[in-house]
Amino acid sequence: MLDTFEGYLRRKGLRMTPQRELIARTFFGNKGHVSAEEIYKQVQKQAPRIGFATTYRTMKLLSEAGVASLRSFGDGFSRYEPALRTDHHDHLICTQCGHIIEFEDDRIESLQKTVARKHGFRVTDHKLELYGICSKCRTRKR
Amino acid sequence: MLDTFEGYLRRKGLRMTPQRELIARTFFGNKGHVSAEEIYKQVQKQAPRIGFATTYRTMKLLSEAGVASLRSFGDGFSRYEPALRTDHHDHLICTQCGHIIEFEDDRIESLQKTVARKHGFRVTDHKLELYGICSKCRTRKR
DNA sequence: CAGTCTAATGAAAATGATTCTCAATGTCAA
DNA sequence: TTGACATTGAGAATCATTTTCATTAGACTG
Ligand SMILES: [Mn+2]
Ligand SMILES: [Mn+2]
Ligand SMILES: [Zn+2]
Ligand SMILES: [Zn+2]
Repeated sequence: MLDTFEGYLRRKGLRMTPQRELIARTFFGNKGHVSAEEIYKQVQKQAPRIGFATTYRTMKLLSEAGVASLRSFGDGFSRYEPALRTDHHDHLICTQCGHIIEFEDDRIESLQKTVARKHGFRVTDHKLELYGICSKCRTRKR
Repeated sequence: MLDTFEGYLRRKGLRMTPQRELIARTFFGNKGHVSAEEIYKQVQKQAPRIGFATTYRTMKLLSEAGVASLRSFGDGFSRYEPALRTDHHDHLICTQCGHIIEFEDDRIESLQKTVARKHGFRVTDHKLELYGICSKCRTRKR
């Protein structure tokens, strides 16, 4: 993962700096769906000198390198999750507690392609988000 | 549609003002997927005194009243479309020309419910967007 | 009709996430 | 060593949207 990032940087004539490495390591230490600001705060604890501009820049680099996937849920933040390269998944989001469940459904995926083809589209990407209340929040309620 | 809006306002102890009526009429005169700024510009031509704050405020009211649906596609704008109340649909978006096709697929919808149930979720809302290249843009390319 | 109360308006300032600018610093190759 | 760039961090800038606030308009009361 880090190697992939380093390879991308080299290929682009960019350098793997201490700042970039720490930001990348911090990012990979998270489960996913992290905002640049969250990464920034975590990084701050280990290296208070690192600025948020560098954090934002590095998150973008990670995304360009293909090791981070950019997600935009409804809140005003851009979020990133480690891209395991092979796995695609969609999200079930609890609007009460924010808990996110990842899922993948091949039948939905293939129906999407069917629908797109029917309209003459070649799909390059898609976003499927289901919003609702998770079981935990529902039992807590009643 | 306008009546529904007026009813909502009355119920909330708010008034139907000339500004609100013009903004609402302008909004309903569009096909959909309009940003507040676009509405503002159209309204400007008929009533240059109306400010954008009022436009933004009214769009939010229309949304709260249930006659406008708020959509957030990837561009930095909040977009609204008339809510015909009965119709749900998803979107196919051309990343080249911005053309949007609306579609509905019952099989996808029901599979979504199945997936959610499997994870103990009660779904209240969902967002499905397919991004790709429309046929027109594809033929233009090669 | 006044008079009063409150919602509504519009101009301008504020917000907040993200990006940009720029001067200072680091790295590497010749 | 010396350029030539890439990198950094601080702060300014951006940009859609929201908030503030002084002023106006409407509805209601008497
Ligand atoms: Mn995920
Ligand atoms: Mn639509
Ligand atoms: Zn929950
Ligand atoms: Zn197109």
